[in-house]
Amino acid sequence: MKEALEILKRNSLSITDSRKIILELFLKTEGALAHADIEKNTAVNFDRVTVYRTLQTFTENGIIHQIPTTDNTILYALCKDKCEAGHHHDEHVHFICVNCEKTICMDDVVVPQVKLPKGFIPLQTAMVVKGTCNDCKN
Amino acid sequence: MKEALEILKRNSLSITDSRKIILELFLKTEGALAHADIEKNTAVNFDRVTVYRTLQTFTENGIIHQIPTTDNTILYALCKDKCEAGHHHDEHVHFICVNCEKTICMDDVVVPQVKLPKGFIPLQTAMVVKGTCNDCKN
DNA sequence: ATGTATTTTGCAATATTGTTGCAACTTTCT
DNA sequence: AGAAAGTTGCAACAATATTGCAAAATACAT
Repeated sequence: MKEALEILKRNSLSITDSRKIILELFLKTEGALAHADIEKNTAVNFDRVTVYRTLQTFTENGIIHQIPTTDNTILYALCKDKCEAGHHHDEHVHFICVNCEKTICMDDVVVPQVKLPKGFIPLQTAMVVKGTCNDCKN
Repeated sequence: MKEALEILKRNSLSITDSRKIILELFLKTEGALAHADIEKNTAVNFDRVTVYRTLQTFTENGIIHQIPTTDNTILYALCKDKCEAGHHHDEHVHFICVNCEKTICMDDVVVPQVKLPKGFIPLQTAMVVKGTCNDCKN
């Protein structure tokens, strides 16, 4: 995969095996990935520390973003267009299927603005919808 | 506090010290609580296992609900009116202050409906806004 | 009010997840 | 090719979560 390389270069990150392979995993995965998924799904077994640090680096560089969950894990998913280092614009809706457990980034569904009480200044909004996905609806 | 007792009775739960005291903590706390907060803020020191199990019981009975975060913790907050066992209706916005780190349930801010792609059936929606709260805005 | 059945608690052991320092190794740059 | 900078993996540790089981507390029927 060439794309992984390009993304790393664009962010002036050193090209290393772990970064290439983990990034490729994200590129070929539709949904979001948890730390554990990454450890399981890479043929080469990287140290857990390496995975943590890689995810952190990717997050800091706006390559991936975090999705909050209620099960003591963090999900990570590729950022599209507009994310830059330190400034995420992942203002899209995340969908978690209660059946197949996949998490899908709905890049086309924009998080609506909400009107907050006086004095509250919003910076970033996350929206997670649980339900049944297109593949599991029957 | 009488309210704690009533809530436990209404849900036909055994009245125990831990349940009473933890529920009272929720009742007198404005924001949301993490597991760690509960262990710190109760005079009596309950075993962490007891706290886990109490939170689980409360969640299952619709007394509290979970708020997803991106820092590997789960926040818990009291449900208002309409929650029933196994069927939460906590469709309000949660606000996390980036300054004081408090999480506030905005019971009056309703989560807007979003239009999902064809085939996706929503069950529950969570919305978390990060920003600066009323107390920290200066 | 008392004894019994049921539920809940706390301890111990174990599993899982996340963090830090440091030496060895890779990558980058000249 | 060689020096400088950055990255990895190990080891140790810290924090968080889970399970089984015996002891204790609560609820219930009498």
